[in-house]
Amino acid sequence: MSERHPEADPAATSGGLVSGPDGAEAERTETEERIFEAALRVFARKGRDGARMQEIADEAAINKAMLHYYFRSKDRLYAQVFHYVFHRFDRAFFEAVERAGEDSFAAALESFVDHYIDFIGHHLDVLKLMVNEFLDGGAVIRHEVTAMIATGQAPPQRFARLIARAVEAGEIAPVDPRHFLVTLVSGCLFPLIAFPMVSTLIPEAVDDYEGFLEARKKNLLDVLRRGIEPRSG
Amino acid sequence: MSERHPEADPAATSGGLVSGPDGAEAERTETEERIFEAALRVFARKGRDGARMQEIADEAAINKAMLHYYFRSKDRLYAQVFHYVFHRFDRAFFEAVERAGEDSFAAALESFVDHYIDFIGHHLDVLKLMVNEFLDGGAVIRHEVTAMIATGQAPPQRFARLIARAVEAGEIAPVDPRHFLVTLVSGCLFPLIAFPMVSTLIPEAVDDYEGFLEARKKNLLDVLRRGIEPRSG
DNA sequence: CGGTCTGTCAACCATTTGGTTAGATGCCAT
DNA sequence: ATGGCATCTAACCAAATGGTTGACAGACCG
Repeated sequence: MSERHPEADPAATSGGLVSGPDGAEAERTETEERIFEAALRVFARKGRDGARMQEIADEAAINKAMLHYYFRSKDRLYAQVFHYVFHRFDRAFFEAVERAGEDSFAAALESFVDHYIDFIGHHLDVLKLMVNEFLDGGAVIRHEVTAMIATGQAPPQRFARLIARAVEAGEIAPVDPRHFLVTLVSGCLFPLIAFPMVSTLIPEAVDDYEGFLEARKKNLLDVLRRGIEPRSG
Repeated sequence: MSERHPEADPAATSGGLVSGPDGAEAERTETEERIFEAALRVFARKGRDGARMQEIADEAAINKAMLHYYFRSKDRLYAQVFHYVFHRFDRAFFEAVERAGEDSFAAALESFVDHYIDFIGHHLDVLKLMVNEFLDGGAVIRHEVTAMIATGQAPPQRFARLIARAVEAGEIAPVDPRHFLVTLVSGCLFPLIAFPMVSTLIPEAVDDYEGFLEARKKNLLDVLRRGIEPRSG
């Protein structure tokens, strides 16, 4: 059961992108699909400006003209890919929180860490593209986030409220909900981004990626759970 | 005392790069210096391939030919900048650990978080360029790290041993030193990278960046210190 | 069978990009 | 002054890059 870190074989970190024909969007050609996934991969590692159309075409094993046939321009292609990624990123968080609607906060926390690390750990390109956008100033992100918050359903805010309630109920120590959330998410995501560095400290992670993910979950949970236990003194 | 997040004014996140004429390297022209810092800024946000020589020249407010006059090619310029950044990144960690040579582990931890967040928080470009390299696969990083580890002085390993000793001494709960270190560093660095996202959750961070850094230190330390307190029962 | 519509491709085009060069400018020792 | 040297610049060049086009192949339909 020891799978290597995805960097080894390509295409492994984009994950199944478009679920079946759920009628929402016009069905995509297989070619269109291939382009989209290849674009995600290349944009994720090279960034918007660093990515080359030819490289995307090569990665998708199709003619470069097809990129423009289906997506008109590099900007439009990037926009579509990023928009998709943002919502995937958002949804991952949302679902992790939803399933975390457990009875105790401790259980919710455990469920969140489990689902979040699982999803992002297997869709690394989604995270990478997101981070790429951070590095470039995140103008697009702020735009998308603003739109998201406007819906009143912004998952991070919801989770922060969940934490706040646990504090009020005395279920956990009085932490700042927003900062605790930031620390939590940091502990989930950063090790995945910084894998090239982390793996020099934890070499086994390269040959047993799944094991690494599980170890991260366990160790992060151990520290955080203890870190917010209410004081009975 | 409320300074805005560095994204606002340029040049603020590279920090003073080359310290005075300490004789180590041949002294640099003021122009050379300007190029170097501009290159760091542009590479940090656009990545190796995304960066344009013209953009670097513009940022440094000098003629593009000067880039080649002083650094021959884009590759060489990038190599020099990255090499510098890597060691700066490494040194920041090292110094944070050194100063953390306190009596108690708790004090050491506090000192580390304080210095590390301070330094990286004010040299964001160093971190950003590093992360850019992560996203692209980190081949260069692995190379540098291997060289670093060969010296036997690799700071991360040293800090991991420090943690291990604290565990053995019963000073802290029995955590996995390497994973605790990863969680610690994640909590320090990720919020700085993901600032565009974090600041939608913590809007004050934009107008009071220094305050944000202090809040991060405090909240991270609170959770981690409690998280590793030894159990007395 | 002829027409046409979609998908595909090789070749092509205009612009951008990394990199070069010939010559200016200023400084400093002779 | 003047010759030499480092620094700097505008103009230039070849290659790479985003994007286009015209032709071709096959499915579908009358």
